[in-house]
Amino acid sequence: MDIDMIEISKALSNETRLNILKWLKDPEGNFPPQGGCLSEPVDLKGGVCVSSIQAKANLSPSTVSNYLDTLQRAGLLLSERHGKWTYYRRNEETIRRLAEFVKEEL
Amino acid sequence: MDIDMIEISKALSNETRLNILKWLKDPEGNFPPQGGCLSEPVDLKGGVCVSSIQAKANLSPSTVSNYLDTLQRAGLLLSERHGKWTYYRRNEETIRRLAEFVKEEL
DNA sequence: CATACATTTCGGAAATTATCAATATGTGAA
DNA sequence: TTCACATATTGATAATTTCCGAAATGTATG
Repeated sequence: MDIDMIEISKALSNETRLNILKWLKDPEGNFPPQGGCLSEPVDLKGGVCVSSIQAKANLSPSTVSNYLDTLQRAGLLLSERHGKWTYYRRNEETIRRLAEFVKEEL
Repeated sequence: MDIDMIEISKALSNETRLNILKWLKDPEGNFPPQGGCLSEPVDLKGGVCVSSIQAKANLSPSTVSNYLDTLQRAGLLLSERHGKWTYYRRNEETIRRLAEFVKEEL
């Protein structure tokens, strides 16, 4: 699948969405420990649940959920559901390809 | 001056503006020869006048002028006026820094 | 099953963007 | 100075985006 530069640009043209991406570069540094309430231990791969992101972003849950969806549809985030929680993490592959695209083709 | 990721993303989140940037990578290949009507020869550094871009974009002059201004305010284009014409060209410095930013800091 | 909680989706008001036509401004030529 | 032309600005309307609260949907637990 090729990167969609317009969708990506739209996703990045909002301060909070940009911040979410940056925060997720260092989940341990930016968010409380994740997955503590899960019944069995799972490798979350740096994923952070919506409520933790929402608390940090200081916006309504629906807005944050919507932002995360925007970032995911642009290919910049991946999500995985475990129990009641959805854990979002960066999609480094897309970000790498974005950097490549800007450098070589923009 | 640092790059403004939000302004840049907004500027890039439009197909025509994205195309203008790409077209200007190869001005000779994408536009008619420039500067032919100027009284004295000038080094246009690959710059292309608004009407040539407008003809290729197939949008109204005011829209294209506005797009070019948007791209310039984001730092992605440079302009130089010669006589009646304004020649726009890419600002490779910003584009390089954008690629760098995406790779290292996004 | 009933409840509680995490998240998503929906519906809408306010803000922003897209796009044009009309007008204004700058510039060289007659 | 007057004209024609290249570009920029303005004003308007349509489309999109932002962001919320309300409602809906999953999911574990009592």
